[in-house]
Amino acid sequence: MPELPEVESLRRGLEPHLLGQVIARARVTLDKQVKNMPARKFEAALSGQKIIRVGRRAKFLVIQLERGDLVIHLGMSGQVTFRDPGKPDAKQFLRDPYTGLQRSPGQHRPDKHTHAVFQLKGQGAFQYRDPRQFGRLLYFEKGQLEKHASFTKLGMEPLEPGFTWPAFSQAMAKKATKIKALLLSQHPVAGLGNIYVDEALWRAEIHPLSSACRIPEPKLKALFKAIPRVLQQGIKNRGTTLMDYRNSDGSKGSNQEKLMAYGQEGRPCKRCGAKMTKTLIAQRGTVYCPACQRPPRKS
DNA sequence: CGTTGATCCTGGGCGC
DNA sequence: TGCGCCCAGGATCAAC
Repeated sequence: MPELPEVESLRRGLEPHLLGQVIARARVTLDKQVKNMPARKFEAALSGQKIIRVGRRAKFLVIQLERGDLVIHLGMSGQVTFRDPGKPDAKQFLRDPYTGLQRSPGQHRPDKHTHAVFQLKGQGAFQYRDPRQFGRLLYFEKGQLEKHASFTKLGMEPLEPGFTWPAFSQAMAKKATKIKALLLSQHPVAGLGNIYVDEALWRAEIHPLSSACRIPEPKLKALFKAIPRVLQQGIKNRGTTLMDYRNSDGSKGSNQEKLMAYGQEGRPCKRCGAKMTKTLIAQRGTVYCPACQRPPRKS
């Protein structure tokens, strides 16, 4: 689902289209997707504002405007696409074989799942589409974003310099929670979701039920290295997949081949050959290798 | 404070 | 062919 690598790929794709542009008009067609004010107020606040920066914090896309920030969280199925009126629309949506999401092989006209359109003054528009409607649109006046609950609670950015071994190991030492649940919580580390947590734990050979503070140091260090690694790999492969879509004829993205845990249940572990297991941990489908990710002593 | 469970929602896949 | 059912899951909030 959209996790840090997907949002970062999206950010990189949008940036050249949006930077320096002015939002002529914002139109929301599913009001409840705007979470922190009435939809009409949201629309009014955005219009006429210039886009200063296209950023990201954890899984949030942060579009910095002159007087505030437009914040988009994709939830489970959110998509943001740029539409250029000078270019042809795609005829149909394709199903991503890996995420299950319907994606356009190119730009598309608004459909029944398109819940917001941000028309630019120059040319084109960016559109928010979200079949499951779990995503959120927010607007903050300058400086207010940092004070909002969903931001103050966020942990370290795993791809930023602040993600250091001392910071990581100390944070882990304070928590007795199951490592899987802890990494999904966005605190102390932000940006991971179900796919990349399973990938990182597989790589570090840690059982998802392990208590965070009881993970032996060598394995914890392996996890510290695995987190940025799986995320960087995801960013790299997401990019590849997005490019494939443009000329798509059903060809698969390379990211699917790189996944070691997620979706691999029943298949042999790519490290030791044992049969990968799927269970429910922290209300999430969890895949791991029962042989090289040994369960904790207790429980 | 920790942890669990319900909630929001749609489309895909399955059994019949 | 189509219906009903179940499942997928990010974040939040209520309840123990």
